Amino acid sequence: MLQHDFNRMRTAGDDKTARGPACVPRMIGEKLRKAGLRPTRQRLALGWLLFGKGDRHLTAETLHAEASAARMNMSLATVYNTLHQFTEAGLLREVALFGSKAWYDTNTGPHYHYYIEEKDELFDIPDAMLPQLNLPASPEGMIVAGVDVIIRLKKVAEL
Amino acid sequence: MLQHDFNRMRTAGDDKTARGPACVPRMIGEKLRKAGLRPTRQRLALGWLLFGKGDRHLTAETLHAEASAARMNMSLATVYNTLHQFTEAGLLREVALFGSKAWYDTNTGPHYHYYIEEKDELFDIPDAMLPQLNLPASPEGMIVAGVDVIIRLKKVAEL
DNA sequence: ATAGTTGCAAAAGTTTTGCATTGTA
DNA sequence: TACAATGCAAAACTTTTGCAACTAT
Repeated sequence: MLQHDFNRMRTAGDDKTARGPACVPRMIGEKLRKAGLRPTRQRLALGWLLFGKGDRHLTAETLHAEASAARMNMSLATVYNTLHQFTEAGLLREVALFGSKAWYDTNTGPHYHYYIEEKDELFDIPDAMLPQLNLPASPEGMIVAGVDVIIRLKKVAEL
Repeated sequence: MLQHDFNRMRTAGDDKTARGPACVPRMIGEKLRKAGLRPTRQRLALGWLLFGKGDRHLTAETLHAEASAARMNMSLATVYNTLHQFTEAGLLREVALFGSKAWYDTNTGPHYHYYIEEKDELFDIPDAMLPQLNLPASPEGMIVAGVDVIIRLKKVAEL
C-alpha cells in the first residue's frame, strides 16, 4: 500500500534499499545524509511524516500537530528549524501564499498550485491541467530564481 | 508633476475634481466614500500616502514608517486595519508572497509581479512583458477567484 | 442625541535566535 | 576529548481583537 510512495523516495542506484516498511527509516536517513543533513532523531521523525506518504502540503503548525499526535515530542521551534533546513537542502519547497503562515510542499519539481481560501487548503494542479506560462524576458542583470503560480478557487456561488 | 497620478484616481464623470494638488484630499475622500468607507482622518492620511504617488507596493510596516515620517500619528494596528478595509473595498490588492509579511499593491487590475528576494523588493511586471498564462479548467464546483503569479529574480551570479 | 463605526491597547499568533546540550569523529 | 551541530526556551516580530471614544446623521 505504501509501496507506491517508497518509489518516490528511491534514488538511482538505491534499489536494494526499497524492500518495505521496515526500510523507511533507513531510507529517510540516506535521503538526509545525501542532502548534507545529519540524520538526527527529530529529522528522521519529521522526514518520516513528510516523505513517507506521498506529496504533501503543510505548515509548521500542521506538521507539529502531526508529530504530537504521533507521540514525537518536539518543540514547534524545532519543526520550524527543520523545515528551513529541509528547504535549504532542496528537500522541500516553500510556497508563496497569502496570509501569515508559510506553506511547504514536498513536491520540489516545477508545478503550480490551487488554493481554496475557505478551507485553507493547498494542492498541486495536476500535470494534465498545467497552465501554459510564457515567461517575459528578465530585467537587465537578473535571472529567474523561481516562479510561483497560485490559482485561488472558491465555491460557485449559491443563488 | 503629480498630475499624471491624479488621472489614475479619477473615475468616469469625475473630471471637474482633477484640478491640482490642492484637490487631492477631497479626491481621496471621494474615493473612500465611493468605496463605502467613511473618510476619517487616518484613512485620508493613509489614502494620501497610498494613492497620491502612483503605483505602490508596500507592507504594513513600510506604510506605518512613512506615516510616522510624515508626522501622522497612528498606531500600527490602525495601519493594518485600514489596509484590510481598503482591500475589502477593492482599493488595494493583497499579493501572495513568501515569508511572514503581507504585501499590498495599489494596482488592483490584473497583472503579475517580480520579486527580488535579496532586496525584499516587489514590483509589477510591465504590461509589455506580461506572461501568457492559460488557465486550466477549474475543478468541479469551483471557480477561479484570482490568480497570483510571482517571478522571483536574483542577480546573475558573479564568477 | 444616538446608533453605528473607528482607532488603538492589549492579546494572540507566527517565526527566529542564543545557548546549554547532544552527538560525532 | 574536543569540537561542531542541534533542539528548544525565550525573545522578537507580525497580525487580530475588544472596547472606549468618536462621527455622521
